[in-house]
Amino acid sequence: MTAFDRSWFHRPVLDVAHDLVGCTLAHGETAGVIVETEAYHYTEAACHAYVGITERTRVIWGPPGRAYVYRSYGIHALVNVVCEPDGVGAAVLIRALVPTEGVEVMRMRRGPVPDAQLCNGPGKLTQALGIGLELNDTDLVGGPIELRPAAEPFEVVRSAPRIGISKAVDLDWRFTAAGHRGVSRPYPKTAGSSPPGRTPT
DNA sequence: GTATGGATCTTCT
DNA sequence: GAAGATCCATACA
Repeated sequence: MTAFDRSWFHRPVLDVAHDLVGCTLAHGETAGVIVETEAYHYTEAACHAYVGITERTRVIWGPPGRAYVYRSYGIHALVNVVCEPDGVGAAVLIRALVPTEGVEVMRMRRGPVPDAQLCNGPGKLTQALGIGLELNDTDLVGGPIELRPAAEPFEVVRSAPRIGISKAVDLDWRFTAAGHRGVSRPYPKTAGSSPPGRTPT
């Protein structure tokens, strides 16, 4: 068995986000080990599903074990793993991978960057793996995107506040592989200030 | 090495 | 009309 059973995704989003660290995400001839995830649930404001079911968020509310791919800031595709039962809005954002297969292909897609930077960001890993919006709402069980269980479970992962959001920032729903830096992005200098990348006018 | 601001466009109010 | 789960180039120490 090289893929998860669908029931694996039929669990609390925090459990899935935790267990997803160390697993392998594969698409085509490229693959990488997940080293950073973030959990999102419709009960908190940072989740897209928080607003309810719309044309955009429909997938999150759908059956578990599917991929929710959406466009962020107009230019990046981000991939999420839908989990929890059908009718519950919950998903896990894949934030960072360590390339393991098809590294040459990744380099071609990503350009001349250090290997450490091939997949160290949610928008970068989708580009490296060739995952686009056309893969939104595709199956992770027997679909084009494959998810493989961890060869050996990561013993320690730590939870920390999520990044790049402005709501529900106090929830420690980010999971990073122990001993790995994951996405090397500095936190906002002062807690409670505006998030990076946007300056209010 | 670290900090700041712009690019870009879809979705929702 | 405004906000957003980002990335990259540039400026400065």
